Amino acid sequence: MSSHPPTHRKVTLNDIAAGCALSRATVSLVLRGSPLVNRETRARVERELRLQGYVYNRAAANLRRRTSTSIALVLNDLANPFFAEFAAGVDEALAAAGYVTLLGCTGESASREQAVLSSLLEHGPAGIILSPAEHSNAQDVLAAIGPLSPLLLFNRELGGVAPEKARWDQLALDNQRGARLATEHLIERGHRRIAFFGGHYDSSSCSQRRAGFVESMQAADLPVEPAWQIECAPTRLDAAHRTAALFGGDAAPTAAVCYNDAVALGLMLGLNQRGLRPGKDFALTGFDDIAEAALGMPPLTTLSTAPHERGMQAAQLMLQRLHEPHTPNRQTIAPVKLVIRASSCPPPAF
Amino acid sequence: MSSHPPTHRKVTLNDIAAGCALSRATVSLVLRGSPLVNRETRARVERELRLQGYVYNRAAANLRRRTSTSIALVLNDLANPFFAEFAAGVDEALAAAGYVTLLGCTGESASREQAVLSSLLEHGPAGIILSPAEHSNAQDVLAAIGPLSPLLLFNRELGGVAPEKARWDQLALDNQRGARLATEHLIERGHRRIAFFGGHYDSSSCSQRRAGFVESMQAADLPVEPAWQIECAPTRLDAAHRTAALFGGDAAPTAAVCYNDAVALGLMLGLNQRGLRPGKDFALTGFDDIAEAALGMPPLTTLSTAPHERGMQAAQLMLQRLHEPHTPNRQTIAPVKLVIRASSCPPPAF
DNA sequence: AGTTACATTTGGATCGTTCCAAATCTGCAT
DNA sequence: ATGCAGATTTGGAACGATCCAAATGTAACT
Repeated sequence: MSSHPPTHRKVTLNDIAAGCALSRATVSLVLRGSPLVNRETRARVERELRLQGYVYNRAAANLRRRTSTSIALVLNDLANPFFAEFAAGVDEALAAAGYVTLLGCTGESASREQAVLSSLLEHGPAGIILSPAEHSNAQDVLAAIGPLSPLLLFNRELGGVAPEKARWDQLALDNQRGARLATEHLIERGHRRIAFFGGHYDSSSCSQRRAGFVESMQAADLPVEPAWQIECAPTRLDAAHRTAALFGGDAAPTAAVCYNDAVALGLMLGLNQRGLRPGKDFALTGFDDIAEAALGMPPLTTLSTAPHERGMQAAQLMLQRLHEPHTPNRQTIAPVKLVIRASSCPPPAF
Repeated sequence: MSSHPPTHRKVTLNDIAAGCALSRATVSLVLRGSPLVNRETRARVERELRLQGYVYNRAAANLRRRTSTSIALVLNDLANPFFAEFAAGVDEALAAAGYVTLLGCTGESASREQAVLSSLLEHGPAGIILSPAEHSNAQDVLAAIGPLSPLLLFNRELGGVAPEKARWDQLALDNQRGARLATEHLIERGHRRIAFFGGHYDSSSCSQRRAGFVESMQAADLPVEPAWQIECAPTRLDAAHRTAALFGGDAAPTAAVCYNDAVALGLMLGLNQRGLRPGKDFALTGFDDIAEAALGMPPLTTLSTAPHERGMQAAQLMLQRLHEPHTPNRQTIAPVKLVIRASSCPPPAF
């Protein structure tokens, strides 16, 4: 009775149909759980499916139905724990909704971003979640993805297009407010000479954070020293190297608002090398609350962004967009939370 | 002349063919760069492709050709920087070969692993790269993926099947040799009382590392104290909590070979809390060489595994397997390199 | 002009699924 | 018997590409 799978070929609906003496159409109905099909027939088919080890060919189904069950996730830097956790969150939420994640990494290169996008597009994702590479611009991205696929931008802006003309959704962190919280916290601790340390000038997240910093300083009638706004790559290593720049002039700052945690940890290292004890002689704050922030020495005061939850949120936003393709574009700003730890001490002379 | 794309529907080969007064078949030849087609015709078609904004439908092509251009990457923990960098390496190498990465995260849950695998399989990947969840077993995995898809196991073994019956390739780190290198290094520095700290007993990578440790200790006629083999979860936090276990008896160890960097960094934290200075009063080594190892205080002596390169290697192995489906299974062991930094000091009394 | 060789193009079947309208089978009231 | 409604099942045409054998066009050689 049992029709063994004799060949090494993939088993298809036809094989199942033949095995049950039924038509393809009926078997297809069973697969989709249609109430039309008779109880006994369904049982018979399900048995046969198991027996032959059938696996559904979603590509074929999607072709016929003109649908898609995948979503492209394109990231500028997966090695960064922040994005890795974000990706895990995206994948978790997408999987729960029956979608599959098409991964693409751009390594901060706009040209690779182009290549990655067009390669992924050929696989027909239902939508695209993109954290743009550093110098990627809107026109190229839009040209690459065409007018059809919904796009959700995460974390960074995409230059070159007026916001009201943008045909994408956006999920951003509340960078400005976060930097304000950190700055106000340091001011409250008694600091008056505060630097803003790290990040690239032209990055949107960096300029937003700097704006928040400036805002709080001015609100407190404190001077914003241009010499204490230090640019560096958002990595530990570069931050450590640039530490000296803070201590060039006569008066040095007693605290720094750092662009992100990586930079803050690098700055700690640089301070140690100069004989300054972070959290005792010098106060600093980070941004992101990556895993090692809590375990640093001293533990780092920072802004929690909950990257895993951001990922799930991004996935949800995309799923909503797929559900309602014609609602106007949405700009979502995710709140951040100040987490106070030992690195934000009062100034030494205080 | 120029036939605008009037509708919002996806443009297909037929649209292009119609636009050039040619047949589908010819256009298809152009797409695949066939030398059969006339220069002028090709130019005409390419113009039309650009004009109408055609994007290739790889799913349809793959259906007909019975091929696949995607590879599933299933990871137990993407939030772990080691795996994140690995994933970035896999994606980079796959993209270079024209493949696309289907991502799946299992979060160390065997049941989610099952679900993820079967969901990904429906998208018909050409192969699967899997870093198994902790208690995943071979039978379930094989049942989920069927007899067709090539499987490459990374980093962990899959219990429940004799190695010679395994129908998968494998890429593993040289855990045993790595632990030997670390242990010998500490012995050479003058340590005699050395602990093995962290990891789960039933994890294959942990038992391999412990075996290397024991081997070196015995080769040097040093005692392997059962009380100094401490089990803990491979996280900083749990490692910090378990620190006390090292100092229970009369004599305490002067050094520890740690399961991995996360554990070593946690142990440093625990030592500090007990007033011991790691790298001065107590020596330790890690495993993985994650980014923060070099920047710890003190910098951590560890074994470099180059996760990004492992990822590229895994991708290459998979591509080779696809190219030669019938060669016997391959077991690849990736070398690790001892990176000596300040954490592996001589014993204090030495 | 007729044959051959070569370069180029093409119709129609096919991959594995879903859709749709129509076919078949029941039971039951007429 | 006949008709009819409801429940089940089904053939054949899609979806967007590729494959193959055959058709067509062109030039060259007897």
